[in-house]
Amino acid sequence: MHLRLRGATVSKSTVLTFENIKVACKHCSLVTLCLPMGLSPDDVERLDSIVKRNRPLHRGDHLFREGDSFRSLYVVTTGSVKTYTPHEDGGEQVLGFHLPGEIIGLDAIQSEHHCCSARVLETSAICEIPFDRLEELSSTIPSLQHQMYRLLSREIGHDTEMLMLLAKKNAEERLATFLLSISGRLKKRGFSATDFYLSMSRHEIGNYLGLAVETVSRLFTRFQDDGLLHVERKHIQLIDLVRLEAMVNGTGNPSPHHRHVK
Amino acid sequence: MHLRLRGATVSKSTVLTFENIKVACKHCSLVTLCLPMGLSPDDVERLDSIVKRNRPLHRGDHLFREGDSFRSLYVVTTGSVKTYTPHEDGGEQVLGFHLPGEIIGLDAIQSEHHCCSARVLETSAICEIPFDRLEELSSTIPSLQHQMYRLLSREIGHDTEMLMLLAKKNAEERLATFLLSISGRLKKRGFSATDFYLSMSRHEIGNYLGLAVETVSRLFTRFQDDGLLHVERKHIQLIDLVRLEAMVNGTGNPSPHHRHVK
DNA sequence: CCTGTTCATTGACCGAAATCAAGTATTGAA
DNA sequence: TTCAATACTTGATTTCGGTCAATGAACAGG
Repeated sequence: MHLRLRGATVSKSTVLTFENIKVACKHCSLVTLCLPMGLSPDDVERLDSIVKRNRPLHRGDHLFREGDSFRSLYVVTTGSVKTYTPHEDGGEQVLGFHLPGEIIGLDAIQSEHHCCSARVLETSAICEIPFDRLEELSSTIPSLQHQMYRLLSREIGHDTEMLMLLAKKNAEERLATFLLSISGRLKKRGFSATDFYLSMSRHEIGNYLGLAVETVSRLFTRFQDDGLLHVERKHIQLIDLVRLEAMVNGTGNPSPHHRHVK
Repeated sequence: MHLRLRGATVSKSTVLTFENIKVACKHCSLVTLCLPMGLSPDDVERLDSIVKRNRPLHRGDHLFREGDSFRSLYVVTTGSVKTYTPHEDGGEQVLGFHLPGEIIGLDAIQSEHHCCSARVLETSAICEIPFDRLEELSSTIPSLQHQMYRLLSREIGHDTEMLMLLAKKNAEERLATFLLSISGRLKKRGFSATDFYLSMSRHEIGNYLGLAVETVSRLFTRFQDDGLLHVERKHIQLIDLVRLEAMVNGTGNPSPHHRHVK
């Protein structure tokens, strides 16, 4: 199963609806990625009892919008979600893309209301965890409290990495970093690290990476010409992971393709 | 008292050493900025009992270095601290500047070791809070746990703002944002919002904002020529807060100074 | 099935900020 | 104090990536 659910895959996703979605945390394949990590079976049971499993959302649906009052954290089970802050002028800043096992809403704890919007990029199943219940529970389960601190801290770590990407990396380093990030996260979830569909548009990728759409498009073309990957619309096949890794770290000379027409 | 302690101010700072530094949290002027916010007097007492108040650090001293094992969070009491990740090639990425009342080390909770270095920019007093003690305490004081979640979440919010600065703002918007951020934070702490000394170098500002030193220098000159502020080395006097605010939001046309030589 | 709309690609051109290069001012150590 | 090292400023030049423009490809809604 890939990022994008379509064709034959859609019928598979319908298996997730309602009746069948009542899969307890203890049976969830994301158990090591989501909150329960390191909890006793009994504690997982208690956590499980406060988790709501709503019916699947479809492309374009909102989990919440900027300004909505904050009630719950959300965990992606299948599918993918983008978070972004809409601007008054119609533009937006994409803050992140969220894959299965990733938690959404941690930034809203401080202010009691959401400071970004979250919309699903494809048909997705999402767990909802009411935060007040979680907070209560975490004060009676020390290991859950610890896990929460780690989770919040990890989020800060991610932001820091993103910050370094935007402050120091050039366009090709940014896209390489992005692709390897997706690749690595999919791999951790048991999907292929080298063959996947992107559920977000070029525009959203560019917005997220601080680049223009055209730049992203050109880079995909160049990466393909350089034999780093194969790209056909949203279908990506990574070919040379080693050189992509080298790019991420700034090493690996910046591709001779500049002097292409000259 | 300003960001930079020197001359007459240094003798003032020596008052802070050792004997006199034993100021309990409840008497600390930062009580509303640091952890204790919303705690009962009794709970503040208990928090106070685990806080270590070490003797002042001096310019260039490290609170911790990348890779050090994580034991404590730190709160700046007076002075200022910069956090940064050193690169193998000798370069670095400045992650933040920390003023009195601000907490350092939240990013390290996840991994048990620090993933950035922290060095003081001027003579500074720092509170140290052993994290394991804090964690224990927070599971017995629900409002402290809540405060911790809010604190971590707020840090994510800050990172998000920084992320938007780097992804979308141009050089002059970045510097204006930076100056107003410092200004606002100083004001909240009872200092002048319009007259202060920067404790960091132009190089560090540029690094933090994703700009070259030369660009920062030119912008200071241009801002002064435009009557936005007065600058003399590290001494900054903000003159036109309104226009600076306008700049931050991208409004306020991008200064006619571009066509300066042409 | 068509058709308007959004999405992606490609080319030409431009401009903001980086880089390169001096020169000046500060600072700190002997 | 002197001198070297560092920090800051300013100017000249280059360049990466943005903007504008046009075309083609895919998709949703009738």
